[in-house]
Parts: sequence; C-alpha cells; structure tokens
Amino acid sequence: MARAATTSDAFNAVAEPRRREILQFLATGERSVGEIVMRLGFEQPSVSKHLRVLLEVKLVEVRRDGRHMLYRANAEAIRPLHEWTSRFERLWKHQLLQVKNRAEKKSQSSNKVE
Amino acid sequence: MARAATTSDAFNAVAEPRRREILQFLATGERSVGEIVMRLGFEQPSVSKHLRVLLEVKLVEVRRDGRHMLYRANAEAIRPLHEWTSRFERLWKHQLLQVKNRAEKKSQSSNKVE
DNA sequence: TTGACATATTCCTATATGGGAATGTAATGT
DNA sequence: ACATTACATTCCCATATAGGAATATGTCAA
Repeated sequence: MARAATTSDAFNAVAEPRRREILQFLATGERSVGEIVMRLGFEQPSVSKHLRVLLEVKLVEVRRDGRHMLYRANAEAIRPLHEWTSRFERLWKHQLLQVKNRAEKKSQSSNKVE
Repeated sequence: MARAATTSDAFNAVAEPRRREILQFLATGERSVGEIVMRLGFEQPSVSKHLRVLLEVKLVEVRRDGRHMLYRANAEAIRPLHEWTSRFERLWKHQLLQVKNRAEKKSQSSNKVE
C-alpha cells in the first residue's frame, strides 16, 4: 500500500505547507482564487489544485460570484485536529514542569558547590 | 516535486493513522516495541518503521533497556500542531454561533406560521 | 560460542502525489 | 458572436511512501 491520499482526511490535507498557508489566509475572510494567488504568490493552477483537496475534505467551502469563486475556511473541520492534539496537552505541561524542576535542582546543587 | 517526506515535520508524520495510534498509546507511558505490537496488532517491522519516522521528527524519544527499546512520546513536539489549529478556534466558535442563531430564527418563523 | 529473543533494516512494488506547462471551461462585456 | 477574464483540469514526471517478506543486527543467557 502506498501513502494515504491527501484527500483521505484533514490530517493528510494539512500536511502540505502551502495548504496550511491558504487556510490561514482564508481564516481572515472569504477570498477569490485570484486574491489567494496575489497574496501567496503561488501559481494559479497550483492554488486551484490545493483548493480542490481542501474542498474534498471540507476544510473550505465555495460559492460562485460571477466569474469569481469565493472560498472560505470551514473551521469546524479543523476541530478534530485540535482535539487530537489536545490529548497531549496534559502531557507536555507535565513534561515542561519536569524539565523546569530538574533545572532548578541543578542550579541549587551548583550553588552549594560555590 | 513529489509529496513532502513524512519525516519533513510533525504535520506529515502524524498524517498517518497508525502513527497517531502509536503516539496515543505512548502518551500513556513508556513502552517497548513488543508492547506496541501486542497492543495495536501491527506487524513488528511496520511498528519499527513508524517509530523511526516519529523519532526523526522528534515526536518520540528512546532509550535502551537490555534487549528492549523503550519509546516515549515527546509531547512538546506536538505543541506546534496544537498551536496551529488554535488559530482557528475563534473562527469555529463564531461559525457555530451563527449556525445556532440561524436555527433559532428559523424555528421562530415557523412558529409564526403555525 | 551458540541459541533465542527483541528490534531494525533492506528489497520490492503499487500508488499517490506536487509542480510546470498547456489546455479546457464558464461567465461577462460589447 | 467574440474577445477577455477567472478558474479548473489534464498530462507528464520525479519522488516518497506503506506494507509484506526476508534478512540483518544487537543483547543476554547458558
């Protein structure tokens, strides 16, 4: 089996840096393809292709306005990623605390030496 | 250019479902490869290969204990993912509110009709 | 040293890209 | 109808898997 399709879920879709940039830009509001191209400086076909992937996993939505296609972020689809990472929140806070405690102990013992 | 390597960053590494499962299991504590194989039911070489990817992006750390290699999650490396998704938190809360408001208005108008 | 156990690595292959170039398609103005 | 604007799609290709099978490496016990 090869790697899963980028369109298989949001995790795979946002693995691509340019798609993350597009999403962030869309988080500021509804934008046309041309605006995305202007802002991010990618080739237009590239932007269209990335938007297609984002659309398939429902990370964005579109509507037509004349000749323009207006895309907007669907934040709701990002939530599962947020929630998955949240499971580790307790852990990294705990780990940071440990690092901090070790650092303090170390500085204490070096104080003793001096 | 082809797709970015799974080892290019944490985003690409966690795009693979089995690697997420392994990480979640490791979040419960330090485990040997054998324990991961037993718990998740993947082939041993597969687990070793996934662990290698996770190791390269520093999502896990290892230490040897006799014949066993003990892996543990490095939650700190998951933080960037959490923070990236957090940027959309305001947005999805706002979007949910809108959906809710629209639903309420709709039920009000249908009440009027009846 | 030899054997057994625990992991890691290599080889192979089908599959899925992402970018660039070229082309297709839909909507608008005249 | 036609040129133009705004996007989308297709074709081509180098690259990177993920899984299965087989094999290599490392460590301990006797």
